[in-house]
Amino acid sequence: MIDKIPRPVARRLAVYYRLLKEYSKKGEETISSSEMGKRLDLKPSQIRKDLSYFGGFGKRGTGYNVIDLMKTIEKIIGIDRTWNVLIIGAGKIGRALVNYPGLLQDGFIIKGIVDNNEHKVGLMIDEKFPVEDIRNIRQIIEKRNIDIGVICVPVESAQKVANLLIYLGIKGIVNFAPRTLEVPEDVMIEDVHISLSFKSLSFKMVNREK
Amino acid sequence: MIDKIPRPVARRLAVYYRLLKEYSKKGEETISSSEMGKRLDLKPSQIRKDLSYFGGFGKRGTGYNVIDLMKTIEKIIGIDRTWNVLIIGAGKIGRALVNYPGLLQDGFIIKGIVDNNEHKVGLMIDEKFPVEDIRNIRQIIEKRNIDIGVICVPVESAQKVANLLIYLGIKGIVNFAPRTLEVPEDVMIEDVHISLSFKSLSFKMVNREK
DNA sequence: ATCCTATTGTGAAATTTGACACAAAAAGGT
DNA sequence: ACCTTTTTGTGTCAAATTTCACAATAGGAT
Repeated sequence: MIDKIPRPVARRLAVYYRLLKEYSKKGEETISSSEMGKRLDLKPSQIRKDLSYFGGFGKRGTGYNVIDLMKTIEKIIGIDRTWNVLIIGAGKIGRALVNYPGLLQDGFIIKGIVDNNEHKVGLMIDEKFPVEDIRNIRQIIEKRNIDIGVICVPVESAQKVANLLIYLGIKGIVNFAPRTLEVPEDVMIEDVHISLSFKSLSFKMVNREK
Repeated sequence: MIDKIPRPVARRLAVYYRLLKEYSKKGEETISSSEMGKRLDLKPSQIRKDLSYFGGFGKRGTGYNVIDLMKTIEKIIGIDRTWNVLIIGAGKIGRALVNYPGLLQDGFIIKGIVDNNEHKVGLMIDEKFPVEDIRNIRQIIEKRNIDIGVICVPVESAQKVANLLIYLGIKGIVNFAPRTLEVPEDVMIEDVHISLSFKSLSFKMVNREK
């Protein structure tokens, strides 16, 4: 596609998408960069520039067509398809992610949740989703065509689980464990570090800068 | 304190802290910027520069004293104290955050969890933590000296809850709802957007760039 | 048909952030 | 006491990112 999309642009695209979804639900047909900017606390010029990386789909004088822009961004960020997701670790976070509303809507289908704790295996989540044995992970990944693994295990075993996923051919990982994981070049990883966000907030509060 | 700390530096500090904690547990006395860099996939020069914003606490030829550096970063990011936290919304995520291990360790003390759903009020979490009625939020915030509110409500009511928290004098918010919230200048907010991370991963996988 | 207003798309400037390179200093060996 | 090795701290340069500014153009009004 395009040569090189700046990293921050990629993340903002997802933010734009979310806003567009809201506007499309409200039945709005078009939206301008200045309106988006106001809602997202971003400069309109930045939004226009971001979008221009992928071509010009705005209309001068009018703005952007909400539905069209949504569809375009869907393609760009790859959610015009579905992704099969396996959760590893049936602790609180892992269990909270099963049936997490946003995910399914964006095409992330939770195909299973596994754990190594025999007391947890067999447990039903939301009375319909069983925790499976991690020892069957190979078959689960193969049979259900898992694309993305979500690491929700304690920090001590996070790297081990990552290695296992990589060994089994998984190319995308979302990591909820609070440490940096080492993965090969061709494996994409995204961190959701909850306690980091709290610390970041604490920093802001102590240093009073927005 | 210091004039202006680059935004990315602030976030990396929390990452350094996490690594230092690991090393201190292992009993390591010192750590060098190159060692940190290797573990965190960052250039050593960046780490040194980041730390130099706050003064030079390394020792040439030796590196940094793990404990000293930890204590220093604790002060900088403001976790050399405790923060009282109230969770709003007793859905899955909210309940998962109660007793989330990392938080207490870093000085974030969950002082309560409230909800507006009468079926949830009174429910015990982990057999010891009651869900309280959001109608009592004012008294809870005042009596328990709440510093930070965590928004775990559905996206539709997120802004409303934010407004309520702001009205009651809360200056720090962690937002788990998938939308950008508007807050006044002096209120600090940090977003944990789980589905954004999945989308960001999807983008990386489709565009194969690390 | 022309003017006016709104709003995009984008080259160029400005700003921010990251990398480099090297002098300075600490520690240990000879 | 001096040399060698290691590693920090930082001034300077490079790259990435954001903001600016304005020409281009669509649509509606007169």
